[in-house]
Amino acid sequence: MVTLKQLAKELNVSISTVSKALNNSEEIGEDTVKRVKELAKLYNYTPNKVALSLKQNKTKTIGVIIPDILNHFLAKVLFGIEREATQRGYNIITCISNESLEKEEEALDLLANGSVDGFILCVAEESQIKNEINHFKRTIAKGLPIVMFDRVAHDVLCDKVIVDDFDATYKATNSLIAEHRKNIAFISRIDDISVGKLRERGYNKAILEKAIQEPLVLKLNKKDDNQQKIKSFFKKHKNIDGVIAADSSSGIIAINTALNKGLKVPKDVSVIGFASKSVSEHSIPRLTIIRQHAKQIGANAADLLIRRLEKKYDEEIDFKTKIVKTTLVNNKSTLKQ
Amino acid sequence: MVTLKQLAKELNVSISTVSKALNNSEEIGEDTVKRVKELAKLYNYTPNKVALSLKQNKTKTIGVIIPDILNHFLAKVLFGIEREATQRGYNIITCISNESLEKEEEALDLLANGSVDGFILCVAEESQIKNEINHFKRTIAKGLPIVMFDRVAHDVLCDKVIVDDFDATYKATNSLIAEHRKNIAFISRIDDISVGKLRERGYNKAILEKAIQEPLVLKLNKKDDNQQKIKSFFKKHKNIDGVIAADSSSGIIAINTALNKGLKVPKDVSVIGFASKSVSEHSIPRLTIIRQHAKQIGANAADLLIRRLEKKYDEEIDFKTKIVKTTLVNNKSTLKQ
DNA sequence: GTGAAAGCGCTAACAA
DNA sequence: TTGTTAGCGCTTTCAC
Repeated sequence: MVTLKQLAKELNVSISTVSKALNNSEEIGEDTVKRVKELAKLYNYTPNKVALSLKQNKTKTIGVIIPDILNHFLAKVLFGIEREATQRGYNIITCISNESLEKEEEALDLLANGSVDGFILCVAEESQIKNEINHFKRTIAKGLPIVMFDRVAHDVLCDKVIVDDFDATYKATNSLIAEHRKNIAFISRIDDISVGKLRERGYNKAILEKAIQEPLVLKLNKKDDNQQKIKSFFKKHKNIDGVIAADSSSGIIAINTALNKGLKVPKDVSVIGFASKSVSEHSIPRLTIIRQHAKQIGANAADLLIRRLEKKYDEEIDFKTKIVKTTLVNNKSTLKQ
Repeated sequence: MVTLKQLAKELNVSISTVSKALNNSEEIGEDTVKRVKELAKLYNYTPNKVALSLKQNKTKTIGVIIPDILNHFLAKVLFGIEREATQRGYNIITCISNESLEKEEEALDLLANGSVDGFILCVAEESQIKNEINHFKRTIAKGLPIVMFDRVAHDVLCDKVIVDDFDATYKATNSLIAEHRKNIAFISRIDDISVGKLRERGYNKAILEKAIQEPLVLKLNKKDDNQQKIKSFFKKHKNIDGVIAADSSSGIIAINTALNKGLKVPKDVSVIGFASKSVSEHSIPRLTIIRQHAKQIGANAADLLIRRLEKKYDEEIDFKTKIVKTTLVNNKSTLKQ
């Protein structure tokens, strides 16, 4: 890499002259500016990012800590974060916590050494279960702002971007009740994290309020053979005529299982799941989905963080919680279309 | 963040003493070392990463440029890269090229300003179509090594990690021929990128060598309604009894379409697709898959890059191409199990 | 055993 | 208009 020093030497001027010329300072003479810029272009000069970061005490880099990048929703949020950040001149350093508290702490501590200006993260499952928030507080105390999305720690004061999980399943369940479904089941592979709980509560509320049935819930484990579990569930509860799935695979598997048992979808069973458009194609008929607008969640999170980073007055204490509403997209696995 | 300066001041010693003490230099007296370390611990001192990078002229950071993070395979590779990099003390800065040549160039140029020590990337679709490789050469000329994976530019001299795409479909097709399938179709949504072409060639070779049919290929566009296209394809070619799918969704959709038309899988039609275990569950019976070992590809790429970065002699010119072999995992969508 | 000083690449206050 | 200098946080050589 070419440095200012080398340019200065070659042009027989001082380093600061070169620096000012390249930064369009008014101080420098017209033709000096021209000479400098020409040589800089010739040598493809770009300012050294590391030196700039050291000097200005900010890196224009955001640390992103994701629990699981193979989760389609989280990957999509990451996509949204990356796009917004890039557009606003920020890079992102990605760490994967693998749902582990320890890795989450490590990532936070590691990047808090000057590598990033702030964090965007989704709380790891283990951290949620153990309700551990000290590492977040510690990081914020160091002066590094955090924005949490999707799974958040309510007891940490910071900006947040969340989904209306409770409302989403409440409405989805009601929409099945409106189809006169009388045995609506709730299937979840994420019952131990905050959003999974909220989704279950939304379902429960709708059932207890309006339906003539008791709540009927199947909780899956990540290590389980989900196809098998869902099949047994259908076998045990022969009268299921509606399914709300809290995660992206369960909905698809539920449809395929129902079809496999000779049921018609949506005539005999309606299914709604949290999933993306691309996954919804994995069943015929297509799964009716609750869209979470993952990209927008990511973009919002990045926006909140960058705005906080670029605020002149860092005394701001009022933290924002932004709710990105889900949309029910009626495909062919439900009657109402 | 606490700095050496502050520690030095508080201890009434010089900055260099503190630095040496913390780095276990033999020069410093025992109890000075002790005092320094205690205070450092108390204040939770960590060396400023940016200052270190500037001083040592290396960042311990890898730039990763991915065409599409919503692609499950690519996300999994990223996972593998992240894990290996983290274990070896490197961070990763992720950029998404969105299959665009321009964004790929931007990312490369942007991070070549001292932000990273080298790159791991998968060539964008547009770059492959236009066969543009100058930006890669330019980057390497700047002294930043590149490791390419999956989709690579053969005319660029650098380390590469690839999949045995040709062999994979050749063998998969042969495995269907061995099941006495007589009308094996090839479905691809990725026919414009290098790996898509290789996969088609492997299929063609097997068909032309051993089968009694002509090659039968369906090429899908990303914007198409894939369910519809595949349905029409099955309608037009009623005698299809085998399918090789070059991408992860097409295989699932093919099975579901066949079932929907009343065909039995695998009795009437066998299906094999490039997909991951989790996606294979999206059909009943489960899709027989060609596993690409994405995580391992990522880990290998990171290993190659880090080894090159840490070689004392940077004169090394012999570049390695590592082939990670696919595995055919027989699930229930084929006869042979 | 400890400290002063230089230098990584850059910006900016101040001097000329 | 241009140059000198200090300093961001750190390591390391060389003096003391």
